[in-house]
Order: sequence, then structure tokens, then C-alpha cells
Amino acid sequence: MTTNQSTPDAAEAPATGPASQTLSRGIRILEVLADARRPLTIDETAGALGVHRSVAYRLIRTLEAHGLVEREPTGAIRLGARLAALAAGVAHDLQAEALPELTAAANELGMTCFLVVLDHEECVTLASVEPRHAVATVAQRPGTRHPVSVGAPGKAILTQLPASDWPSDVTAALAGEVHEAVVRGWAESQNEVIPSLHAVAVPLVLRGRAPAALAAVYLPTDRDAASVAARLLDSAAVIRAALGG
Amino acid sequence: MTTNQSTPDAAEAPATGPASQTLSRGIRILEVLADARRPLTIDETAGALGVHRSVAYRLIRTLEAHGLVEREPTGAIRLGARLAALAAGVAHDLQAEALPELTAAANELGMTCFLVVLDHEECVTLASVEPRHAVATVAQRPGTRHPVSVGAPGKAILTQLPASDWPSDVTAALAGEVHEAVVRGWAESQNEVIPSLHAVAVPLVLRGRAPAALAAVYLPTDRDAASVAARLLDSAAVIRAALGG
DNA sequence: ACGTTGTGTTCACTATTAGAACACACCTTC
DNA sequence: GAAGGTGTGTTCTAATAGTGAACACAACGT
Repeated sequence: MTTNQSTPDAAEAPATGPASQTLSRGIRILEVLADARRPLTIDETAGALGVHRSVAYRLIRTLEAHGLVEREPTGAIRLGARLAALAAGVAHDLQAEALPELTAAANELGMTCFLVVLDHEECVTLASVEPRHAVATVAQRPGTRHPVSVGAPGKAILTQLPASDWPSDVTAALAGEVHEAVVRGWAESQNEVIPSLHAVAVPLVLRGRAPAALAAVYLPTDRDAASVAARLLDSAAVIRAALGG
Repeated sequence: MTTNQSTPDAAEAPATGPASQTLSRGIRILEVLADARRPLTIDETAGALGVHRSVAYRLIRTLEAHGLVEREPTGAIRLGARLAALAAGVAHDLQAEALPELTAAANELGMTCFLVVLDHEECVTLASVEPRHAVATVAQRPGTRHPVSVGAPGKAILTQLPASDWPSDVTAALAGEVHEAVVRGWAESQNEVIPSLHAVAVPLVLRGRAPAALAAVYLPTDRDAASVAARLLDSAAVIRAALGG
């Protein structure tokens, strides 16, 4: 983690209005901490933000008071456990509806199934469940991110966006795949997010919510993609019905 | 969710020094949002914080720019998906080491096993895995919190704390149980965190980290607690060895 | 003993934030 | 269909809250 003095306070320029400098800096500390795979000193943190050490110090103390950051005996800081507790509240109603469905689908299909939502221009995995008779270890851990422009879940999500909202790295080939996905109602991918695995995803559109998708991953020779998609579509319909999509 | 004007800006008075007001208010928005089981309007949020609406507005805009908050078409706000991505960075090295062990233990024991860490005076579940042949649905979802003073994991964690750091609601009976847990190396509970379930937990002490515990839950008639504890102790030892406890 | 690298504290200055007032959009209600 | 309600988003000035330098102290290595 090298220092990046040039980073602006707001993550991206949101078109309108100024952002709160202090809050933005505090959040960036959390982002820096998540990127760094190890505890950071206050000096390192201050350097990464491009602020004076005493500024970082007070921000960190505040984060610590809220439990979002913890300190080692040496004084180094790391993300705090309460952040995980906060994150449990993200789309909890969607998770509550989706988890039983994911579990059922995973067991019936014998595949790892997961719930993905769109965040800005990235896919975030919110929940994933492995089948009872899992062969390999978990593929997509909750919290995993990757660009919308790769993988079956990304395509399923792009079907829900007007082309004007697509990220700039969408190729003509990808646009074609998305169009195909719109027509048949599901998307697939090979070796995109995870090497040597196939994936199938179906769109999950909910009223007043960011675009989402249900997905399943499986070994190439395993299974007919269309039947996997059919099973996922069933689950998606159930979730939609429950949440009034 | 009623408004609580009286809540101070810092979560708890941390003995020393002032906290950053703006950052603290921003975090409290996240906390309020996690508590409320539904999207909140800006007015509701401002009321809950006891600040002027325009203040809440700017804070929310900043949170939104960082993806920690999302907005409905109506303008109401809810927690954003990127919060889940951030939370994936919490103790990721511990989680990476613990997950395979939890999985192995869960399958061998036929029980849901989970990893719990101490946060202030509460236990937070960081990861949980169900056995392949799970009978019931998941007991402890990641992010779940409960007081240290209840449940087997809490006792296993209290064994790692000097009595002076114990919360005030520790009864004499509980102190006795903790002492017993210290002696034999593991703790148990019945119907405490989850009605009609037994739990076994072993302490997991790591260098420079908050106290943690590995735990398993099972039906009362199922199994000998000591053998469950022995299996968990094996996993704890492996994790300790990997992380240099 | 010295320099280095870290944390924690204090303080004067000013940039940042606070909060009121205003403009506008969208409902429902009468 | 006009009035009233409820909500978002914008602009403005005062002064509060934050900024960053300098200082004190502790731990560790050379």
C-alpha cells in the first residue's frame, strides 16, 4: 500500500454538491484498512489519506469508539468486528428471503449458489450457500467484488440496466451476450470470475432496489445450463413474490 | 425507531480526548439504518441523530458517494452493498484460517460451527458453517451479536479476560461457570443464545487480537459435550499455529 | 547513549460545517 | 383543481468544529 496523496476526498465526483470532508476521510480510512492486508500504523494511514497525522489520529479514535476499528497492543489498527455486525443489516430483508431459496437451490442442483447485487459499477456477493455434498471449497465469499462486465451475474445485472448506464468497458461481444440473456432470461459464463468453472445467472429485479442476480457455479461437464437456469428462475420468482418486486 | 435526541456523538465515552463530531454523526447514520428494519427518509434520519435536516443531508450524500448508503427512487436511504464488501476485510486472515477448520469440524461433528470474537462487551459471530447433512436452518448468521454474559462462546471469551474487564452483569453463578471453563478448557451452555439448543465453545487466543472462540451447537440428546470440545480444541490449535497465537 | 519510529497532547488559525430560509416536486384531500 | 402536506435539493452567513504544527514521551534497535 503506497501513499496516494492525490485521491480526492469523495470516492467519485457525484455530479452535484460538496461532500463532508471529515466523514469522507473517516470512511477512506476504512477503505484503506480493507485494502491493506495487515494492521496499519497511524502514520501509514495518515500518509495513505494525505492528511496530517494528528487528523488521522482523531478520526481513528472516533472510529474506534464506534467499534469500526480495533487496535493492537502496539497501536496498529485494523477493521473492527462491529463492521461485520453493521454489514449484517445490508439488504437484510432480501437476504432473509433469498437464503432459504439459495439453500434449496444449492442442494437440489448440487452447486454453490449465491446472491449478487450491483454497487456502482461492481457486483457484490451478498450471500452464498454451498450444497450439502460440496466437492470444492466455497467459490464466492460474501463481500466479494468484481466488475459487472465479467461473469454471468454481471450479465444478468446488465440486462436490467439501460445501455446508457453501462460501464465503458462493455465490448460489442459482451453487449451481444447481454442481449441474448435478455431474450432467453438468463446468462452464462465460462472461466470468467473463477477459472475452469461455468456459471449461470438469472436477473432478480426488485422494486426500488439496485439490480440483483441469483447465480450458480459448476464444473464444465456437469450439467445442462438451461435446467440450472430454470431452477434459479423459480427461486427468483419466489423472492420477487415475497418482496413485491 | 423513535428519535433519540439525547444520544451523544461518540458511542461511549472513551475516557480520553474529543471525538470527531462529523465522522461520529456519519457513523451513527449507519447504525440507525442498521437498527431500522426499513429504508428511512432524510427527515427521519436527522430526527434520530438530533441534527438539522441539512446536516443529515450532506452526511448522507457523502455516505452515498462511498457506496455505504443507497437510495430508493423515493429518496429513502438504506445501507449500501459496499458495506458488505468492507466487512469482508474484517479479520480476513483469521477468517481465512478458521473457515477450513470450521468446515472440517462441522462435517465431522455434524453440527453448525462458528467463529465468535469479542467486540467491546458483545460477542460478534464472524463466520459460521453448517454441516453437510444439516437438519435445521442456520443458527448463527455472520454479524449476529449478543452479550458476552450469555452463551458458551461468551464464557469461552470471558476466560481470556481479567475479571476487572468483565461486564457488570456477570453473576456469581456465571463467574463459577467461567472458572470451571478455565480449568477444563472449554465452556458449555443450554438454551442461552438459542432456545432448546446446547452449545460448546473453546477459547481462541491470538497474539495482538481481541479474544475469540470457536463454538458448536447441537440438539440436547445428541452427543457428549467433552468430545465435541476436544474436536474444537484441535481446530483452535491449528488456527493458533497458523496465525502465531 | 544515541537516533529512530512510533503514540498521545496541546494550541492558535481558518476552513469547514451548522442551521435557517427558500424553491421545487409529488402526493393526497377537500 | 386548488389547497395543504411531505418530501428533496440549494443557497447563504455566522461561528463552530476541524486542521496541522510543535511538543512530550515511550519503545526499540543500533
